[in-house]
Amino acid sequence: MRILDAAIASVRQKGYAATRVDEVASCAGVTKGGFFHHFSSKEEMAVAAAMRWSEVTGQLFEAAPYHLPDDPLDRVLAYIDFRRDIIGGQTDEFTCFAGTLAQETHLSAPTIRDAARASIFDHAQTLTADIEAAKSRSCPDADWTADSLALHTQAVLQGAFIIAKADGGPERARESVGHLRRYVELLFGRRPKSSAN
Amino acid sequence: MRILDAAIASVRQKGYAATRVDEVASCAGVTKGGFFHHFSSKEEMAVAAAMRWSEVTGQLFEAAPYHLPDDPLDRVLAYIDFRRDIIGGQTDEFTCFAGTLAQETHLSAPTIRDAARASIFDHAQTLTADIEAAKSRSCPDADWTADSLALHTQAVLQGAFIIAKADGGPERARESVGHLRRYVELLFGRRPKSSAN
DNA sequence: GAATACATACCAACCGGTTGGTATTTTTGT
DNA sequence: ACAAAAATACCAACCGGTTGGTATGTATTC
Repeated sequence: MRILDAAIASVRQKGYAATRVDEVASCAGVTKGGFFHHFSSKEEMAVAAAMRWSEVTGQLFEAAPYHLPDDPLDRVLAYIDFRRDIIGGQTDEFTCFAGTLAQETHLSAPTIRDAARASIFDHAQTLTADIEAAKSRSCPDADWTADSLALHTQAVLQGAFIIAKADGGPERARESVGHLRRYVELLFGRRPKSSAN
Repeated sequence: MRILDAAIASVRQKGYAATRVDEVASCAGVTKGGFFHHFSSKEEMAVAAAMRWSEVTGQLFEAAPYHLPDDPLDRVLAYIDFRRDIIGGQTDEFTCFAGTLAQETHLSAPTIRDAARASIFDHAQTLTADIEAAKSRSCPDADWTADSLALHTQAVLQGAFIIAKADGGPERARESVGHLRRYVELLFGRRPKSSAN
């Protein structure tokens, strides 16, 4: 849906409150009247956009090459490398639509927040199986859960995005993801490879 | 300044774009006319608020007890514990004004973004000396810089705040800060103490 | 023929900012 | 020491552009 893609692009650039339905509509090649034929309110659009975001990113990550390694820990590390590698270019090309949405609507629009929450948490969930497998192999008695580590990866990414936005560029954000990689390596007792940070 | 405190509170709750100068003014006990006597625009208010935020948080952290330990690594760990302990209650009571501001204004208002950037990066900077000291003691040849680890702590915190906002509560955010603590312990070869996560 | 997918035209509320004025405090001239 | 002058801190009312949303009409598709 072109309207949702335009909405996602606008929110990533300017945030939810600052995106104008007029502009979303015209970017999608529709007038405002046409927009309100598809969505009864801006809020409904945001919820739909969050679901579309889940769908689009879901396909992107499903098709990504980080699933190839045989070892589950290697897959987790490959995921982190993949996330680090796609941080680049303009800020609005790599930051997370759902995180941005959650930040602005957490108090004012619970339906939007819930949709954003689902997008983030469901994506984190896709990592837990591999983390759990790696954990039961290398450190079954560790005092942390696969679930919490999976969500932590998302927290680091969301934080890195804010650093990138504040800094005006992706370099420092990538450094943070590098620290996340080293953390996972250390957690599972793998010798960190040297990679300047 | 009452106006800046009201502005900070409003931005933390609703974000920058959604805060109305009318409301900021009346929360500060002033009319809109009075507001524009002190600030020539909403943007100027945001920049001033970011500087006040730096000042207020600067004093808070300077007076905090995490500086007491003699060992620099203990101070860094105490800092992380301190940050984790103050994550609680309502979301807008513990989240970062500067991070919220940066997210919304990174493209549209460079002056605001720069002020937010300074607030975050300068605060990170207060950690580098201790991290550097701990590093040159335990792992002088490690392939990461004190500076990047300091900024990483802020990235994790900013990310934890987004998780808290999306989740509607601080528990999962605290878990992430727990992972950050474990990372620092592992980095410096200190045996992690068991603390369920 | 009726549901879909739009467009045009419009509106009421809102919002950042302005204007012109008043009360109060501070500075200055003598 | 004290009044004139100037700067400060505010307010009530207003302005014009913007914004989310509506009402109504029309071409296309099934």
